[in-house]
Amino acid sequence: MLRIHNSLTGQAEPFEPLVPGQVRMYVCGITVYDYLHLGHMRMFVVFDVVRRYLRHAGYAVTFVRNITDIDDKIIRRAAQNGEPIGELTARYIAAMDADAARLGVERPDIEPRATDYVPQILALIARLIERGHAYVAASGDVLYSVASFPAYGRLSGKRLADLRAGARVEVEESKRDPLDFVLWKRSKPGEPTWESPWGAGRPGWHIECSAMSTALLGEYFDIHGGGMDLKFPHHENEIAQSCGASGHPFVKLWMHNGFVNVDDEKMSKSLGNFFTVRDILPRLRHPEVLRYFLVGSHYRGPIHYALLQLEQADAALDRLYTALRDLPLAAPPAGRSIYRQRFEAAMDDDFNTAEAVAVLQTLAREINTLRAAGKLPQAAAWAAEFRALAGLLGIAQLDPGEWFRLSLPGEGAPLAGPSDAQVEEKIRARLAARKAKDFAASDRLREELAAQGVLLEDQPGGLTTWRRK
RNA sequence: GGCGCGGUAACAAAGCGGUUAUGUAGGGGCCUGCAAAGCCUUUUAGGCCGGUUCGACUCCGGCCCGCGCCUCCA
Repeated sequence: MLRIHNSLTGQAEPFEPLVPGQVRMYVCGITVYDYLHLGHMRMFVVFDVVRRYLRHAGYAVTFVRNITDIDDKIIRRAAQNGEPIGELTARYIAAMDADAARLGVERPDIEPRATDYVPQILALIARLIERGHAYVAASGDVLYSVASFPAYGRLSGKRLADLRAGARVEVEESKRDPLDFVLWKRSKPGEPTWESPWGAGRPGWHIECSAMSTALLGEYFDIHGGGMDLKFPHHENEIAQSCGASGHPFVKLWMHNGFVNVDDEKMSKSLGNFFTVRDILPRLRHPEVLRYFLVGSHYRGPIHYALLQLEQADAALDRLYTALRDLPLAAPPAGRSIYRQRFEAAMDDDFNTAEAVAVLQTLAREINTLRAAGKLPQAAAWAAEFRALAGLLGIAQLDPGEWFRLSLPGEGAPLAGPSDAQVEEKIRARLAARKAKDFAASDRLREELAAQGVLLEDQPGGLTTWRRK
């Protein structure tokens, strides 16, 4: 039985979809004005795993992740670049897709863009005004009246009085309440605008997610996710908007992933301590290393980014691929094997991927032990099981031979080592030397390759395998 | 100040009221021509102080420390 921690109740709850057999989930994506940083990628990977596992559990999953393609930061960046907004967002959407693909993140079923949903946004705002949850301020902006929604603050555990007391928001004269937020923004000259009953303007940030999720998944759906930093105010505001408009609940289960920290601080743009995926990938043997690092800890806790962590992820993956190496294709063991049961038990416990990875490591040892005992068919069967389970996390999906031929880049540029063919040739020469019991020559060849980052491993059958370090 | 999260061994990171987490790193052994890999084994744990209990890293209370949100942010 799958249990998921619900941010709304603060507890793990048995997962039961609203419509049996179907899961509708919406995840807040990113604002496209720059490259993905590690924090974004964590969110992508976390919900990619959630989606994969729900599908594995037998649900038909509809996964929506939006793209915010209009907001202040985009407008500002486009102006800085002297670039049309559409070009800027198209560029970063393409970059986002490419980065996500390299990490093995599957495309969402639907990737709505805010600018494509302006009619729905306008309809939603009209409804909110009609129901007394929104008003047109003197400034011309349309604002949400927080006081009209008594449940405001429930998700984030905040009380209105506390929020008002600590309000650092500049109190605009036109706001009835300092906590009221913008639904429709009166546009300034030169900014992108859409016509509306309240004058030319553009959507506020929060309203787009209410409009898009409702349009695509209905007024009440199963899972809504995003980074922990969206809990307040973004998700709180979404609830106020959607429930205010519909008069009934909006989302059954809220999921929030933890931050990526650097030196114990949240990775963020304002602190300047962020690393983009494009900064990191060139330092890795393969993007999978980053994915392994991300699934190596529980999604709700913080994760500490450091190069040392990536090196450890690389070593751990190396071990997994070593277990998988040179085994014939085989069918997995019949039924729910003990490892499958342990893996699923871990995942059923609020997606405990750290535990699930530990199960895979233990399974790798089982495979190694069977192989050493000469029980290749059994080892191959477990390897097949391993692949299936690891696929749910999106790790260890390469051909092992391919993995071992990849080199670990140094600082910046990849090592310029010998080609595969050159390695093979030296191995042949060494093999001849070994046959002639000329171990001095044999060892010399091995050392030459070692100096070039190639490690040789003499297998029992007289075969020599190699790997780049 | 309000709300919330966390402090586990050399580095990461989980579960669990009593039994080996797991990976990396270190020691020893087996295997190997020697290695590597693998397997076996092993050293370093649970912020501090109390309480509950036959027994607590694991439950309860207090304290200390760190972090996050309360403002755009995955």
